[in-house]
Amino acid sequence: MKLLPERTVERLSKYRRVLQRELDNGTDHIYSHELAKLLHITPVQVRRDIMLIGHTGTLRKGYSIDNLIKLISEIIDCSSSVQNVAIVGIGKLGQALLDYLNDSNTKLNLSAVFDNNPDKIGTSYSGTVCYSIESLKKIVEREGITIGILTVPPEFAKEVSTMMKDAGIVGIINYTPVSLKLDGTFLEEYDVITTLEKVAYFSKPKNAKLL
Amino acid sequence: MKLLPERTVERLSKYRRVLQRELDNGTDHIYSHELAKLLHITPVQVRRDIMLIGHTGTLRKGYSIDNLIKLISEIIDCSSSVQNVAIVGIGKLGQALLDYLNDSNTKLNLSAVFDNNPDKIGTSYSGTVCYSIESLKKIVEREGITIGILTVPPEFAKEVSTMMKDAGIVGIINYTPVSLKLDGTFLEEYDVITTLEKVAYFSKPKNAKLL
DNA sequence: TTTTTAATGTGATTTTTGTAACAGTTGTTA
DNA sequence: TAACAACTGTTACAAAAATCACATTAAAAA
Repeated sequence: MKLLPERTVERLSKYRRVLQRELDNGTDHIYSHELAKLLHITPVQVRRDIMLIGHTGTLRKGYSIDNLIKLISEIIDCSSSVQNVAIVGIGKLGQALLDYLNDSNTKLNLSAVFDNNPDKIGTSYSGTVCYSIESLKKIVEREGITIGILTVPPEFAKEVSTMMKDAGIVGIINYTPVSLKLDGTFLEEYDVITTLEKVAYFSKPKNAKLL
Repeated sequence: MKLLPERTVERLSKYRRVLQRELDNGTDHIYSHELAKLLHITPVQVRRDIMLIGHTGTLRKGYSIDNLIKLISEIIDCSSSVQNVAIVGIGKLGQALLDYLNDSNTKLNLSAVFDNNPDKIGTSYSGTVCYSIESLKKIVEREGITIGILTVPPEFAKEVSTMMKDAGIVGIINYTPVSLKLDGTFLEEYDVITTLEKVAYFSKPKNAKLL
């Protein structure tokens, strides 16, 4: 299958979650306009996304929820090979994200957390043991970790991100305010302050986007 | 001035931060390619953003850092009227974001945090006192809060977001996994799991974006 | 002084993303 | 059975964002 657009992949993740809830409620089919309503987007966008992943619905019946979930899971998690995740830097944000992961029913598996604080190393965080950053490469290789969540203090961001790459991690979410660049890895940056300042800008009456 | 593109506003926030660091280091002018390098983007993009905000550099000298910071601040924070921020739901994520805010030198002012846990109400979190969600409207009006960070458990997301809007908040960052829709407010959604699953997708060898 | 170099500013183009329009089809109703 | 309504799938279009290409100009070098 052709590479999917980023926004489509993001929506697939959300589709799956609400679809799972529908399935748990006993629904077995859903119309594009129903799914759209749950995510506050347009039915066309839903149909297009579903088209892109090669699923096809039944006219007048909608989409089979079960099949859709299976297909999305195949695409995102690639059920054949589980992807393992590590959180690097288990401060407040790291711990918060850890809980988000544990509460979600994502198929991604959190395998380890890392920190350089001796008090933290060896401790268990929501059931996952914390290792020293020194042992990053060893554990990443042993556990087959491919994805890393970077939540260290900014001054360590660059160094640690390089260590993560060298350890074999291929996808990194960078929550530090430091802009990074790592060839050969998929790097997603999320900047808390930037987001807040953007909202501040667009919240001002003169910048409000009218609908 | 014309309404700025979202991505430009995001970059302005980042420009300001790195520019402030340069200024603190004693630099007074900067070239587009230098600024670009700090953020790992292209010089053209920097120049276009700067053009959009109506600043003009000096040929062969670059941009005046001081002027640029002042202009960006005028645009984002609108120095005439300080914007006040509240965090609604002071669990782990709320506390983590609170620390991010306190560590940053954003001009936005965190005025209050809210929760419905009696043990938390009245307590101070990193210097900011926690109020009951019951008193949201009262405090928002008293403090002139316009921006809210929503970090409550998912089951309360919809209800609390409506309360925030009714209280007069015009910009909301929704960190819950629940998709919201609020007319008349600028709503920015951030879904932790979606981000992670997106990274998982693009980290798989067959989906890697080659450069 | 003339040439070259290095930078800004911006129209034109491309890429990505979202939306509109509608053809096709299946079930329902008259 | 004929007309209609409802829903999918897709092509064509529009909007947003990024990039390219290059005109312009100030300083440096020859």
